[in-house]
Order: sequence, then structure tokens, then C-alpha cells
Amino acid sequence: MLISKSCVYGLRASLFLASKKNGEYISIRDMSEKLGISFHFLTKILQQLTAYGLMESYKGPNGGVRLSKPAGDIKFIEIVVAIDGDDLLNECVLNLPGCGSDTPCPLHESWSKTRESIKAMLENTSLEYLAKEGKNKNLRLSEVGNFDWE
Amino acid sequence: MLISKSCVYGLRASLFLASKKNGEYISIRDMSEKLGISFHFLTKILQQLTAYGLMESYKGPNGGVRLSKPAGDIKFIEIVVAIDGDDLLNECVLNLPGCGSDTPCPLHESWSKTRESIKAMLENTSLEYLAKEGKNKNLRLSEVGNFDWE
DNA sequence: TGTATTTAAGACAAAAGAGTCTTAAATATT
DNA sequence: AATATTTAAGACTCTTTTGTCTTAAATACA
Repeated sequence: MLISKSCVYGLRASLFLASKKNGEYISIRDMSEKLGISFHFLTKILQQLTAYGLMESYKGPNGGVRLSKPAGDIKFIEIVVAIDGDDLLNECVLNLPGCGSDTPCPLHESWSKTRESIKAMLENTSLEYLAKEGKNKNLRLSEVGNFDWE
Repeated sequence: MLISKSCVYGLRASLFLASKKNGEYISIRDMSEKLGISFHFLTKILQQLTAYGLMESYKGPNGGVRLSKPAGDIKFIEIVVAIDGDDLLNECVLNLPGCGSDTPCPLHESWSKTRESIKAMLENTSLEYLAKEGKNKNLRLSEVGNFDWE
């Protein structure tokens, strides 16, 4: 898979938050139920995003998490890098250490192009865009049908 | 990672074979040493490619494996599908079951385009092309420097 | 026939990813 | 102050992937 499961969960939660009024803290419990993701697991993942500065959290009653900046300013790629690291954007597809323009592997060229297209997609897609798109077209964000964009 | 480690090893070995005269059986031991891949692990992987019909094997002294058809007729994508399956080409990037044009996820459109470019790369690249390219430009196929295209 | 060489098959172990659970710390409310 | 709610942190388990090892089967050759 291109992106780890943790990363996908983090992205789904981010889209959930992006669809809400900014500034409002949303509880992880709430999200986990609506998105169909294990609460504890989601907590751990969102802790990473918080540590990375993409989210802010608040403890106690009515606490929760929220995006640390407007959804339009957060790109898909930031979530991916925060959780999966930047291997996807740098690593040689043949997994050879030190593959680069100086000592390329046979797939260096073809893969570079493909990687650029992946990178472009990740860099050009903001949470705001995805959330708006999702809301307008009522697209799916959970496996089970228990999520509403409102 | 886009492609599993097993798949990468399978591909490296396939390129090794593609660089040899066709029809000649090459021992897995030999390949594993020149490519820097564990012998037993490589054996297991190549067994999959053999079972899939992409390679032929021969037991006994001077035995080994060889490509079952000309390297020009084997596309990168065949190796990937044989080892990793076709999830990469079908699966929704948000990992939602049943995501499709009828019930799409927010990333359905953007990801479809990216996936097509990956698919195109995999479908248009033959082992022969990669091996020739590698041989002509003396590109790297192993981590350590113990591989020669000859 | 016997032996060495090679792939086949499958058990086993180690590492990484995914997921669960418990306890601690912070905060709001009563 | 006491209690309920919520994230933080970390131990723990389960699953998948990766990697190792042993034994069996096929083949060539002396």
C-alpha cells in the first residue's frame, strides 16, 4: 500500500476536523465512533499529528483535538510525512541505498516521474478542498455508513 | 512503500536473468550472492514467480531458474502482480471497501489519476528495457558493489 | 549405485505494523 | 474538594512481513 493504515486513519480524522467549524475541539471518542476507527489506536495516531504541530489538543471535559491552522493551509502531504515519514518521496523503488542521479538504479528515471506525480497530488490537495468536495458530493469517509458531513 | 520488499527482490532477480542469455538456467545461490539477497528468502520469492508461470526452474547440478518468455515480453507489472497482488492497482487510497465511481471517497478522483500513472509506468516498462538500460549505463542492481552486468 | 548439486516445501524466528488496555495527568463542573 | 471527562503515555498482544533453517525431491555425473 502506498500509505500506511495509521496514515489513512490520520487523514480521515483530519478530514473530519476540516469539515467542522475551526476552533472547535472535537473529542477523539466521537471521531473514532463516527469514522469506525478504534478509539485507542486513533488517539495514538492523533498524538503524532499533535506532536508534529498539525493539531492542537485540549484535555478535560469538552476537550478534544482541532487543526492547528486553517484546513486550506494543510496539505495532504503534511499528514503523510508526519505519520509515514518522507520515504515515499525519496526512496529508490528498488530499495537501493544511495540511489540518485549520480548512482542510479535501472528504474531511477521512470520511477522519478511517477513519484513526482504522486508528490504533486499530495502537495496540491488541501484538507479544505477534500472536505468541501466530500461535503458537496456527500462522499464516503467511513467504511460503515455512520458518518455524515452535516 | 509502494512495492513490498519481496517484490523488489523478485524484480532485481528478474533483471539479473533478463541480462543473461535466454535459455540458460542461473542458480539462485549465484544470484543471491551477486545481488546481496538472502538465498533462502530469494528462493521462496522465485518459487512464487515460477508458480505464476513467469519463470521456469530446473533441479540438480547446473540447474536454476530462467525467464519463461523473452524479457521483452515480461512487463514490470507482471512481477508486481505475481508477488504483491493487484491491490495497488485497484485499492482505494483511503482503504474504504467498495470505493468506486458509484460510492467514491473524497480522494477517489485525484488518486485515480495518480494510480493510472503508476499503472502506466508498470505496464510500459519491460524487463528487457530495464536490463538493456542497466547494462548500457552500468546502473546499480545491488546494494553492495558485487554485481556486474557483464 | 552413490554422491553432490540444486530447487521445493514448510516449519520456525525476528521485526514491524496494527490494535488493545491500563494508568497518569489535565481540566471543567458540581 | 471531589468527581467526571478527556488526552498522554506506555506496556502489552496480535498479525503480517521478512528472514532463517531443515528436510525432501529431482537431477547430473562419476
